[in-house]
Amino acid sequence: MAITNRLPTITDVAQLAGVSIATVSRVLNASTPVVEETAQRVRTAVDELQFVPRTAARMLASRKTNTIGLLFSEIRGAFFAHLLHGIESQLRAAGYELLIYSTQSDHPIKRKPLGEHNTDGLLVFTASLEKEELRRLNKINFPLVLMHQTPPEGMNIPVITIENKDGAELLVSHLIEKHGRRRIVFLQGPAGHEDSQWRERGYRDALESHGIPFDPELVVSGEFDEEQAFAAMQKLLLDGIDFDAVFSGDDDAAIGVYRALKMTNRIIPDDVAVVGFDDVQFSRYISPALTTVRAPIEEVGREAVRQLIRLLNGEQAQSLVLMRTDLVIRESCGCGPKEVNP
Amino acid sequence: MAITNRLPTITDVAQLAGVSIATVSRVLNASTPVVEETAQRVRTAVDELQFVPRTAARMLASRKTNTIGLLFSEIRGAFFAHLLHGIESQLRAAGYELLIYSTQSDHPIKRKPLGEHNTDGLLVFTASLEKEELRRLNKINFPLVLMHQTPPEGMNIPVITIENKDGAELLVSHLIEKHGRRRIVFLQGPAGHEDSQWRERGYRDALESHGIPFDPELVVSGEFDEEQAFAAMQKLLLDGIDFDAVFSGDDDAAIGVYRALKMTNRIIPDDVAVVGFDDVQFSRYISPALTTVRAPIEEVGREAVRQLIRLLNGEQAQSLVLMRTDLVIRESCGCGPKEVNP
DNA sequence: CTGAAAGCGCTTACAG
DNA sequence: CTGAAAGCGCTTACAG
Repeated sequence: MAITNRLPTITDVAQLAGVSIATVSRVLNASTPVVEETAQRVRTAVDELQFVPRTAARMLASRKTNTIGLLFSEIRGAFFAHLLHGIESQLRAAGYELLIYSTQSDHPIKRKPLGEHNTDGLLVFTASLEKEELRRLNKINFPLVLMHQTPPEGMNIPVITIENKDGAELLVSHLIEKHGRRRIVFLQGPAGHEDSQWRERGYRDALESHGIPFDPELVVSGEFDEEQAFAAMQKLLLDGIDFDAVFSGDDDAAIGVYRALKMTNRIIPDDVAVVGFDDVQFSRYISPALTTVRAPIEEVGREAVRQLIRLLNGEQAQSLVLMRTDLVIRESCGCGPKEVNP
Repeated sequence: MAITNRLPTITDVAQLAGVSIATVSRVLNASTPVVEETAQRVRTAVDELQFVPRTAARMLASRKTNTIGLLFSEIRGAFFAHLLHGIESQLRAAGYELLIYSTQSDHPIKRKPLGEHNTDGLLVFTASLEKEELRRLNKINFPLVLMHQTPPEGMNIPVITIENKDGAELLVSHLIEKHGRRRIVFLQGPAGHEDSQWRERGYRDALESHGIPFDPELVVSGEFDEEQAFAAMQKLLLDGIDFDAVFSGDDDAAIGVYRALKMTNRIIPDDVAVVGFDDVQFSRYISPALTTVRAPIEEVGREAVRQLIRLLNGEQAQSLVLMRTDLVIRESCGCGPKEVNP
C-alpha cells in the first residue's frame, strides 16, 4: 500500500513552468519579487501537479522546523482540553505546527521525543521535563516557555502561571469567615506540583491570619485525581478525623470528595463544606454546584504561545506572567440557593 | 536568541569516534550489525556530544516522516480529551509522532496543514477534511483512517465508529416503554454529522416500532453544543410545543437542556425526561444524573491507530470497526433513586 | 528579477 | 562488518 506514482517535486513544477527551481521556491514563499507573468505560470504548474512542498526538505534547507512542541504529563480531563484549545488556536494564527507529547506514556523512550532536533521551541507544562534536559536546552539558548512551573535555580526561562496562592487564600478565608469552618481538610496534588504547593500556602496563610492552628492531620494527598481523592477521604473518615470542610485541591478531586461524603451520608455543605480549584466545565453542574476558583486555563495556553513566539522572533519575553484567578461562589460552601432552580 | 554554538551533526560524531557517518547511522538505527567495540565508541561519542539526529534530515533521507496526523474540527469538551488520550497512548507504543490540526481554527489556511508532505498517514475525525482532499489522498494510496464518518461513494477507507443507531434506539425505547413518554424531542447535531444522522435514525425507528407517529416539530437543532441546545429548547418552550422528554443528541447538549428546563421550572424527570449520548465525565455528576449511552471514545482512538498502523505496514486494514455502545440508566429518565445518596 | 550551485544532515544501495 | 558516494527535496547566498 505504498504511494503509487511518485509525488511531484519542485523540479517537476520548474520544468512544467519553464523556470528554475529557485524561482518556484520564490513564488511559493514570496521571499523575493518575481515577475507576475512568470509567477502565474508557476502557480498554474503547482495547481496542475497538485504540488505541496515536502516539509522535511524545507525544514532541512531552511534550518527551521516551523513547529513548536508541547510537553505535558497527562492528557486528561477538561483542564487539558481547555489548555490545548488555547495553545492550538494561538499557534495556528502564527502559522506554526504543533507536535505534542505526553510524558505519561510509560513506553520506554528511545529518543528524546521533543527538542532542538524537531522543533523550534518548546512549551512545557508542569514538571513534564527533567531538570537535566531543561538545563541543557536552556544552555544552548533553545526557546522555552514553562507553564505552571517556575524554572530551576539560575535558569531564566519565561513562566506563565496563575495566582494559586491568592485564589486558595480567598477560598479558605471564605469558608472561615462566612461559614465558620475551622477544621478544613486540604487535599494536596501530586508531589512537586507547584500549583499544589502554592495552594497549600494560601491555605496555611488563611488559617494563620484567622488564628486557626495548622493541623497536619488535615493535610492528605488527593493527587488532583478523583479516585485518589475518594480514597483519601475514605481513610480520613475511617480514621475518625474530625473536619467540617474540604479544600479538595482541584475540581477533579472534588468529585471524589463528593462521592466519599455522600456515600457516608454526609450532607454537603451542611455537614461538610467542599471547595475546589480550576472551575472546569462540570463544576457548575454537579450537585451541589461547586464553589471554586476560576483559573483562566485557555488564556494560559494562549499567553504561553505568545511569549514563545517572541523568543522565536529574537525578542525579549516577559519572564513571568501571573494570571489572575477569581473566586466563584456557588453552593457547596454553604452559600446561595440550595438548588432552587439554578 | 539563536542557538549559540552549532549543534553537533552526525559528521562530528563520526570524527570523534573515528568511523564513517554510515557507521554512526547504523549503530543509531540498529539497521546493520556493527562490531560491538566500534559501536561502543560511537555511543560514547554520541553521549559526549549529546547528539540527537535532526528529524528533518532523517525524514528526507529515509522518505518517511514517522509521524501521523490527526485532523478534527474542534478541540472541546471531555469527548475530545478522551479521544486524544486513546490516540496518543497507542501511537507512542508504536513509536510514531503525532501532529494535530484543528480545522476549526478559522485562520485562512495557506498550505495544506496535514498530508503526504508531512505525515505517513492521517486520522480523520468526522467531516474535518473536504471530500475533494479525501479523494485525492485516497487516489495516491495515502494511508487514511476515518473516525465517526463513512467514506464518500466508491472510496475504500477504513472506518472506526460506534453503534449510534442501536444506542439511540434503545435509549428512546426505554423512554417510551418504561416511562410512557410519547412526545420526545430530538436535538440534532451539526449538519452532516454522521453520529447525529444515525442517532436520529435510531430515534425514528424507536418511535415507529412503538406506533408513535413522527412529528417534525419535535426535531430541532442542538448542534451537540450546550449553548445551541439551550437556545433550541427556549424556542421550543416559547413556541408552546408540547413534549414530555428530550433526547439531547449528546451529553454536552444535555447541559443546555437542563438549564432551559430548570429556568422555566420544569422538573427533570417528572415533567420532562432528558437523555444524552456519550457518557462523558460529568454525566454521572450532574443533577439529576444523566441517563445516556456510553460510547467507548478512547477505544475508538486506539483502534483507529491500530488500523492505520496496519496500513503503514502494508497490511490490510479492517474496512469497518463498529464499536458497541451501552445504555447507561441513571436518573434523568425517571429511573432510579431520586438522589438518595448515590 | 532569475539561474546555477552549494548545502542542509541524514540514509542506503553498492562495493569491498 | 565498513566506507565512499549518491541522493532525499528543498532554500539561499552569489552572480549576473
